[in-house]
Amino acid sequence: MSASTKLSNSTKALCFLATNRPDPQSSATISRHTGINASKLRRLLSDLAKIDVVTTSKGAAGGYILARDPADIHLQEIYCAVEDRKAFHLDVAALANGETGEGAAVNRYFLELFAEIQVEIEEKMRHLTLASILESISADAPSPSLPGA
Amino acid sequence: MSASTKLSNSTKALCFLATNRPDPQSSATISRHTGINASKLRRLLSDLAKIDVVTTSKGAAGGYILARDPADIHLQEIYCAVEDRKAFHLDVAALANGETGEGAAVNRYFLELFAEIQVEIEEKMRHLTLASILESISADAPSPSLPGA
DNA sequence: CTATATGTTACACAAACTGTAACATATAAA
DNA sequence: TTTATATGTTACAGTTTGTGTAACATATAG
Repeated sequence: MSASTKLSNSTKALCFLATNRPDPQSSATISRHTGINASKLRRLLSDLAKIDVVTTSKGAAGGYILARDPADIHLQEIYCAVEDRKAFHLDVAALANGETGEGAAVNRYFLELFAEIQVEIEEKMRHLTLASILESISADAPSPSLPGA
Repeated sequence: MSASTKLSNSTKALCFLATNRPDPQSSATISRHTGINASKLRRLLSDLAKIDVVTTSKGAAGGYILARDPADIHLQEIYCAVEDRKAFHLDVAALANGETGEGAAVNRYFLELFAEIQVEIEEKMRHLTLASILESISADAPSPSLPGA
């Protein structure tokens, strides 16, 4: 699926913006530091600007700035902003056309089940903030000042 | 994703076998009643035979028989038998190659998160039996003896 | 031996994703 | 006003992935 890379790429960009707040960072700069294609970054960050996770400014010395405190940004809103089709949208609906009675009932059953799962996933993500992610990754990252490198 | 159709198709076939137990049903017959391609059915049911959800017999008058009581067949084992790659396997691992320290840490973070979600989904499916599904779909299906048709 | 079933492989067609480029638009600064 | 540089959006070729179907080898009951 593609929700994964969009979500992780967005998170990588937002981590970089959190680290360099409040200096605006251009998509080219973020690309240089994360390895993510600049054009792709602009598409992701443009979506995140619409829900006020980042602010953007054009022109020279412009770029992207994290708009809120990392503790007030949670994964669920990033996920919803960046990904139109849900991760578990699962094309059961497409099959629900000319099916016999029992087949259609099974389709409905799974449609409902997957919707439940979808809700649970988003609920889980709603409790994960950018701040908590930053804490997690700085805790276990193989960074400088650690023995063994 | 493809896990959805494989799972729902398998369920449709198993529901049909449950209804007609213990008479063996050929892939052609199941195909006629479910609309699922016979060759695709054979591939699914062949996987389900390996974990003893169905028994198979070749030759004339052969076919597939549900091997266990529907109450002893749960969705999780169907799901795992039929789908090799996990629904939330999400290609973060593929990205974990030549990444800078922080990017790799974010990858690990999501890898762990998605693994957790995967476990929760399977746990949920472990409590759903074929019997409970049959009950659900017969309850809300627009079938005979219901008012309004 | 024959008819008929499963089990497995292969393949053409369609759909989706990826990575990248290109260009229109906006804006700060000279 | 002009210029340099940024975002926002669209397009597109290349690759991967999924789908639907056919074909054939294998096994088995009669």
